[in-house]
Amino acid sequence: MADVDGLIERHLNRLRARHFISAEEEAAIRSLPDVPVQISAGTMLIRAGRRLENSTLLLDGFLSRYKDMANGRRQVTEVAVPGDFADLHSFALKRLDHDIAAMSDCTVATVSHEKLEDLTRTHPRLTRIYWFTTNLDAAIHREWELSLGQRSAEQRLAALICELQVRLGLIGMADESGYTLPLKQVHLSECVGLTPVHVNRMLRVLRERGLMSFSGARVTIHDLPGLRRLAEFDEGYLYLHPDPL
Amino acid sequence: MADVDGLIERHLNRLRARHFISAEEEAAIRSLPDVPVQISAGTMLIRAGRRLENSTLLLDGFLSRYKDMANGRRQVTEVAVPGDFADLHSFALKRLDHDIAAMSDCTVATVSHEKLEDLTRTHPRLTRIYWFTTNLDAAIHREWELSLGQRSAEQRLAALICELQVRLGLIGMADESGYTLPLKQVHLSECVGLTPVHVNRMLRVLRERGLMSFSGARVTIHDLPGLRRLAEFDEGYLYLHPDPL
DNA sequence: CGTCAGGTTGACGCGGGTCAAAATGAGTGG
DNA sequence: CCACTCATTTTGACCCGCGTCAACCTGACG
Repeated sequence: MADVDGLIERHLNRLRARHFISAEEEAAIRSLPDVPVQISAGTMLIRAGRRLENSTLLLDGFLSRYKDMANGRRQVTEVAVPGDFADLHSFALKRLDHDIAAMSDCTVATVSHEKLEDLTRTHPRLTRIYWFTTNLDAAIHREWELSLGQRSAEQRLAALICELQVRLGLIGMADESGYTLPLKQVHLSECVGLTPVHVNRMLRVLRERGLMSFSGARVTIHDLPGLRRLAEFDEGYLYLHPDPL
Repeated sequence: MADVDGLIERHLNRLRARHFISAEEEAAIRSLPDVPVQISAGTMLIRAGRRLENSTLLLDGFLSRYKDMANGRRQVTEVAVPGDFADLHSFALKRLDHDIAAMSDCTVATVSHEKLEDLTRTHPRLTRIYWFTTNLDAAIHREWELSLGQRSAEQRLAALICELQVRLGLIGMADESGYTLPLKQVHLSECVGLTPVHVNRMLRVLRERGLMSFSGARVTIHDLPGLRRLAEFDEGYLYLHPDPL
């Protein structure tokens, strides 16, 4: 699974879920990433504040963007799924305000800012598409703010599971019945702003309600409409049917 | 105060806090906004899901981006201060995933996406600067996720007050001793994910600790270092010393 | 002087945190 | 095949921060 040519398909699928990509544009995109690298779960990939010359494309596995508090508690601000850029925003920001780490074993490929710079010159339309992409990250952040500020514990978990179901579905890694999610309950707790203990309790509630279960790196969805209703999940924020640029 | 030429200075100041802007670029920016319009507190400016042909520049007053839950509770995802674009991200997204409303009386000016489109063609550097600007919104979202997920009630309030102090300082509307903030306690509560009642209690605590007070649309900061320490406020996420593009 | 929005305070309840122990289960070595 | 280890999950008992509900206060305005 260390083949860029194959795995970059996921990035293209993710883009194509929202934009038309021509053959010529596809070729330009395919030429961006460097050789893929394997990193193991727990590896810290990017540290806040360091000057960056590259962005990182996630080909396989799950990454988290997170911030830590002094008391050691961690808040994940977004999960990157295969096909996502881990830090496309570093192209404009140059330094990040957060760390990035691997939540599972991952395959990543580097894309130099220099190549992205060239792309903005040669492909203004792709530039807009990548601008859109960082705006989509912001939209996901906003939905998580809603979760963290207003949703109950079980709603937060349900919303997270629903979001990942949609995002993984775009790259063929999920369907209505569930998906593989190689994370621990601690990782979920860091996403939803709860303790691992309480996440465990809420997972039991969701299971007992016949909505979903999570065990052995597998999310099994028993009642997707019910799960979405509970979470008040509205996929609009994922911009699946955007307007042409 | 309905003079665009004067008030757009705030937008330029905000940009100049982070980027060099040449005289020629300044002229291009000054030509963007349409005639300013006054709107009164509470007005809903933009509704989620509608197709947008313009972005809105906030010249005076405070706007909120927010999402509502079924139970009527509202989460503000970001506060726009004078000089900010309310919805620059609508340029790429075309529709928004959230509403925007005036938290106070405001002066706004429209910037058509068509003009922005032209700007991206004629001024690639400004394009990158505005891309940066939407990424900065995302950075603020991330910090709010940290607040909502991990900070205590008083820390959340302290962090919000600290953030606005910095952002308003950039346009000369705040100093170390405080600033004018024409909001109600309800607005604060919608930002920090708490009830108005609890915000009131926490404001009392902050006052009794000699850190800050908020009364009559005025934030008075008695101990800025103390307030920042309490909030674990690190202004890095506001990118005040960015690297040249 | 009446009204009304917004601010303030108190009593009480609950959701989620904390702490600690126990269960599970995937290695790993004997 | 069993014993041991260690990470992870699970459960229980208890506590506390914040929500809820309701009353009351304050000041602006007519």
